[in-house]
Parts: sequence; C-alpha cells; structure tokens
Amino acid sequence: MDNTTTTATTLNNTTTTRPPSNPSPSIHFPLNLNHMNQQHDDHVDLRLNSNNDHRHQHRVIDEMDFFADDRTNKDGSHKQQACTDIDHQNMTTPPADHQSTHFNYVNTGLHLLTANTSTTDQSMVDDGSSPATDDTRAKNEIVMLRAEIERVDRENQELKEMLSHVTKSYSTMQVHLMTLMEESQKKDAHAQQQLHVKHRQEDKQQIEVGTSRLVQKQLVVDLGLVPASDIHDQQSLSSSENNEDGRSNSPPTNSEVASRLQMEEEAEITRREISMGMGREEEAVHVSPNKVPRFNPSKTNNADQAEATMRKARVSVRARSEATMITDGCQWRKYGQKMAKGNPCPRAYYRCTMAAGCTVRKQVQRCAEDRTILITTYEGNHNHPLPPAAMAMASTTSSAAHMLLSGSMSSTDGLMNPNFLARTLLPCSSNMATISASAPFPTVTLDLTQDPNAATQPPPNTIQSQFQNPSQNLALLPQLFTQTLYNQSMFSGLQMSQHRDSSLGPKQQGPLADSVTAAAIAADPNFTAVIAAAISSMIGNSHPINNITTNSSNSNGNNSGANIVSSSGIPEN
DNA sequence: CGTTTTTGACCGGCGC
DNA sequence: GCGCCGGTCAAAAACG
Repeated sequence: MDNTTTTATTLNNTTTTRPPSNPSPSIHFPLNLNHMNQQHDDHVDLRLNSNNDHRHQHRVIDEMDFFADDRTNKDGSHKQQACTDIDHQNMTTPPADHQSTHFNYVNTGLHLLTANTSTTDQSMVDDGSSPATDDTRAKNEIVMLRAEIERVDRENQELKEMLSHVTKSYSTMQVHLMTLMEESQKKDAHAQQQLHVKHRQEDKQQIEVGTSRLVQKQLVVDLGLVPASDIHDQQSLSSSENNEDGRSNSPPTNSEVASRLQMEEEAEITRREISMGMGREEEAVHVSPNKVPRFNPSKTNNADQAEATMRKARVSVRARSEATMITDGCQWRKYGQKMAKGNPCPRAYYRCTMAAGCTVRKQVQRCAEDRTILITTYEGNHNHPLPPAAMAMASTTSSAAHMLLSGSMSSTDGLMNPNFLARTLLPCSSNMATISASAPFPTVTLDLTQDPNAATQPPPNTIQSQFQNPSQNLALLPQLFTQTLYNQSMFSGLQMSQHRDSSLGPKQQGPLADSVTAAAIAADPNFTAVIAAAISSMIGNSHPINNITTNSSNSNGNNSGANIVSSSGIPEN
C-alpha cells in the first residue's frame, strides 16, 4: 500500500493539475506487476526526458500499471496517460492518431504544460537558436514524440494482451477447477452409492453368518453416521472382502484398483466431512455394547487421529458486539448455558437447527476482561444446504478442520511462526487470523476486535496481533476480500488435494503441505464471511451479514433474523 | 399448541 | 478413586 501511495503521490506532484479522476485504480494493479520499486525520480525524469529510452520505458510501464487496473477505462487511460506529455508539448496539435481518444485530455494537458515546457523552453533559450530553427527542432521533437507515443501504444497493447492472456488463463483454470470439483463430487456420490450397495450385500452375508456385531457397525456406516476411521476400517475390510465377492473372480487391473481406491477414499473423505461434528447421535448409535471407545488407542492410526482432530477442530471469532451473537446466516437453538471457570460471563451453547441431522454447534461467550468482545466458537460441518451467508461461515469450520487435519497441528510451521498467517492472509497488513495449539481443541481464531490495547489476550500458545485501529480494520476489508477471492480457486484445489492426501495421515504430509494448507485456509474466501459477519456485528447489529455479501438469503427469511436468539441468550452479566 | 429457552442433572475426560 | 470442569440432556417454563 505504501508503494501504491507513493506512486499516486509522484504522479500528482508531476502533473499537478491532472484531474483527480483516477488515483483509485492505482491501488490494485501495481500489486500484480512488479514495477513498484521504481524510484520517484524515475517518474519525474521520465516525464521530462523523453529521449531516455530506458527510463522512459519504466515510466511507461509504471503508468500503464497505474491505470491498467481500471477495467472500465483501461484502454483509454493508457493512451491518455501516454499522451499527456505530448499534448503538453504540442498544445494545439495533438497527434492525429490519438486525437479522437484524447479530446478529454486536451485541456488538462494545457494546465500540465508548465513544468515540462519550462524545461524545454529553457534549453531552447540556452541554445540561442533562431525561431526557424526552433520550429524545425519542435517539429523534429513532435516526430520523435509521436514515434515514442506509437511505441508506447505498442507496449500498451502488448501489456494489455499479456493481461488479457493472464486473465483468460485464470478464467480457464477456474473453469477447469470447477469441472474437476464437479467430477469429484460426482465420484463421491457414486462411490457412496457403491459403498452403500456393497455394505448392504455384506450385511446380508454377515447376517447369514451371524456376525451381529459387524452388522451393527455396517448399519451405522449405511446410515452415514460412522466416523471416518471406522469407514476406513470398514473399507479395508470391504477391500479385503472384495477378493471374495463376485467381482473378485476377475482380478481388477491396476487402474481399476487405483480408481476404486480413489473413489473409496473420496467417499471416505466425504463421510468424514459429514461425520465431523456428528456428535452424540453418532456416538449413541455406534457405541458397541461393550462400550469400546471409538478411538481405541490400541488401534489408533493416523487416520483416527486425524478424525479426532477434525471432530474437535474449531473456528473462533472474536469481535466487538453488543448483540447476543454475531449474525452468520444460520438458525441456532440454544441447548445449554454454563458458567465457565475464570469467566463471570456464562457460556451459551447453540446447535444448528436448519436441518434435523445437523449437529454443528457453536459456543458464545463474552470475554472476561473485555465484555464488549464476543467470542463465538464454531465446531463441525453442516450437512444441509445453506443460504449464501451461512454457507460461508459454515465452510470456514470445515476449512479449519481441513487445515488442522492436514498436519498443521503437528508442524511448527503454521503454528509457531508469528507472521505466517499474517503474511498469508494480509501480506501488507496486520494479523487477524491465529491458530491456537492449546489443548484440548485445535482452534483457528479470527480476532476482529478493534482495540489493540484491549485487556483480552489470546490464550497461551497462540499467535496473534490485532488491527491497529478500526479504520484500518475496515479499510483493509476490500483488500482482504480481493485477496481471498483471488485465492478462492487455489484454496479449492488445495482442499481437493487435501482430501486425497488426508488418507496418508498428517505425518506423511510434508511441511510444505502444512504451510500451503494453512495458507490456503487463511486465504480462504470463507474467512471473508467470518470477517464479514464479525464486521457486520461491529458496524451495527442492525446490519446483518447480508449487507456485506448478498441479500439473496432473504428469501429464506434468515438474514438479520436468521439467528433466533432469545434476548437473554447471552446475559450481559 | 408448537417451538424455544431455561436450568438442574448427568456424563465423560482429565488431573491430582 | 475422587473431584473438577466442560459439554450435553431433558423436563419444565416461557413465548408467540
């Protein structure tokens, strides 16, 4: 941002009367093209010394950058910028090939002429040339400048083509990514169907054999209530049993095996996502008569640990709000309230009521030290369609779980590097996302409190800093949104790859995966929703998240009133 | 009357 | 083994 500001300032200094129409486009584009390291002098000198090709090129590119991002007027802006100088030099004779496009700038150029012409005039005076010579020189200069303009135009064109190419490539990749995701989803559905059928067949066989315990277990699988670890076990069992079923008569080829494994793996991941936060129902159904713990240490493997980690992974949002809860687009029902140790404010427990089977929960509690800060902790994944606003928040919890599952918990990269998340989330600004390694649950924390001197401190083992002031907080939002949106496809791709890698277990993923995953999480657009939700509550409780994102969720009547909370949901105490 | 909230009881994990 | 604590359950109360 500093670089951008510098550029704007330089231009303003150079062209003092340039219409203040376009400082804003400079905010974005220089981030994409790396010309911001140019000195101020480059801008000034280039403007005055058109015969310095090297420097001039820098100037041209910088100015290109400065306006190129203005997608509504980038073409015209380039030419306007490039032509301003020549217009200064030729006050009444703008180049014919640009005249049509620069009529808006003629007057401006007249005003900007002073500095440049003074220099030129001075040189002319120093030469002591006759008026005729001056005319010739001026004409030569005009010719040179026209040639320069043409060259600049060509460069502009090339750069525009490059930009267009990059944009197209990005769009293509995005489409490709979406296609892959759809295919993946289809595979998941297909794999689930196959597993369902297969398990039913196996159930029948086992019922005949009389293995009632396995029947019970697999019924749980069929109901989709089994934890991923058990699914994994089940799949292993099924895989081994596949050698005995009908299909095993013809040994599958390697590709078939690989394909099947991949499909089952994806199905497992899908189940894992669904089962995350299944909570009591799942346990109630699954617990064997012997009350064998589901995560028996004796048979715990990486997948089990990952599952346990995912189940408990949480996303916590700290935001200043006088409301009982931040609005996140979901319907919640309070099911409990407890006094937590060390905090005079009670902690309220909510569960999602948008679908019968959804067991997503959240805890809401005011900070003990600063009761204007509302701490909302989410756990689990929704298993039902959500309105856009709610979907964003819900995906965040899933994303957090994936991040933590990916090995960040075991890696110090993401946890112990104080600047890691900050660099990832907002490379040019302060930190707001933190990861807590404190037991018992891995937690991703978004701190949206505005007061850096708030008495509230993050729990031990957290990495955290805060926005320096509210204006900065809000001012950074657009950039944050841009950044997160830009990374959306990247994150999705990573998420998919994580799905596949997750079967390897955290230990088998390298530190790069850890870092990248954490980066993806931090850059996830879903975080935007969290931020938006928190910000919306900060800005005013009468402005729900929809004000920031979309009003489309109004259709289900769950926007500002989405969170059905009693007035005493969180006693102010 | 159906839904939601309240609140005491209960359960399981964990530390001593 | 016991007590503490976090989290959940479920009956009663409150609400619309």
